[in-house]
Amino acid sequence: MDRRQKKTREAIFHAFTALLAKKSYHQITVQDILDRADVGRTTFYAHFETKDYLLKALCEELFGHVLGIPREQDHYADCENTEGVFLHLLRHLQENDRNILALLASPNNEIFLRYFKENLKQLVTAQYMGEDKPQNSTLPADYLVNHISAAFAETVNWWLAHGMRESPETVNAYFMAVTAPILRGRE
Amino acid sequence: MDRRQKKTREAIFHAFTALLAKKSYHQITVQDILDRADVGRTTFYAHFETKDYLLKALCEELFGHVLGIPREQDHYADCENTEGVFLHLLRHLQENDRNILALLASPNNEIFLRYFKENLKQLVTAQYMGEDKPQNSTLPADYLVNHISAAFAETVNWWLAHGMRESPETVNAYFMAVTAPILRGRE
DNA sequence: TTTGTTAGCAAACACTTCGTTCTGTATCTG
DNA sequence: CAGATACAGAACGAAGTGTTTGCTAACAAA
Repeated sequence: MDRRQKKTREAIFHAFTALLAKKSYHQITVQDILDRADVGRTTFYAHFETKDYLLKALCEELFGHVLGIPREQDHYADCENTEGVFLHLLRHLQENDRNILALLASPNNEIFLRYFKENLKQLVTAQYMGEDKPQNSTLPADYLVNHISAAFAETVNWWLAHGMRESPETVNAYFMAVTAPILRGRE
Repeated sequence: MDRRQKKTREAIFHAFTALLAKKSYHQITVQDILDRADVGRTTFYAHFETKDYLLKALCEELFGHVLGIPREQDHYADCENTEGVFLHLLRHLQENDRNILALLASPNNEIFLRYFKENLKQLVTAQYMGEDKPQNSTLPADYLVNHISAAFAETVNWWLAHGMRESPETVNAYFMAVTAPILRGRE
């Protein structure tokens, strides 16, 4: 890819992320982004159709990366059998991997929590809904997946809103306390 | 209150709700509302400072009403000891009390789910966090309140997204299946 | 190095939406 | 009835959006 393209694309992402840390998404104007990224108006619209598509592209890049981690290489072997995938995710978040925290902790963060939750669903499905796992008879599978994903997203949200005072291990323990009883006998 | 004021206020609320059923909040323009409510521009801004304040006013009126129900009269006595407050809420929702469904099922409904969840927190706190209830030592109270409220809001969201095919009793059973184990020994 | 291609910039554009201001009219209250 | 208040209609400037035009600089390949 052309060096120039890559450079401006990252400049826009960077500026957008920085702005999101202090303004809510709908308060940010295209002009704000242009000024901050030091990029021409034409250039912006050559890269992204609208501001909404920029948001989408950013979310896919960030959440796709962070939630893709557990699927890579032998992470599975390390995590699933020891502390679990969720603790692994919490640790990555604490390291502020890819500045994802700025988004999830931004004002009016519902948009990002939604993306986060939707991406989590895939992970939860793979984790708990495999064909080898015993199926719970009383609850519909999609209800369960939705509940677990939402619960984790809310857990992260709660953690951030509190200034992340607790350790990833503690937060993971909280999350397990409210979800493990439901899944008991399933893995 | 002046008859005229009340009339236009309700006309605006009605038009706004109707529009929200088919467009997302940010797609709706003030002009849309004016046309639908058949109200002058000046009048609108005499009632509501901005579109955001209109949203806030609507949410407070709706959620304040629906979530206020269990607190009224002797609803408490009926519910708490038999099927629970949540089943009561689900039944009210099924009756589409005050057109609240149109909002919670609207496209990009995160805004309303957020209001819903925040209002639920008060209810959950009153329900499970009373001084007479035994305190769970392992989990922070605010984490628990947040989790239960979010879980119920997500349950309703899941129910709506599925076209409300299940009965309120069934949905309540699902919700209890994922929350009761956590609260066991607390009431 | 040269050459054709592509990315980028600045300025101006038409268009939409917003929130305000003005003037005149209808409706309420006392 | 008389004074106050709510409303309508039209017009306004300000702000934001997404596009177009003409030009420059950087790139990749021969």
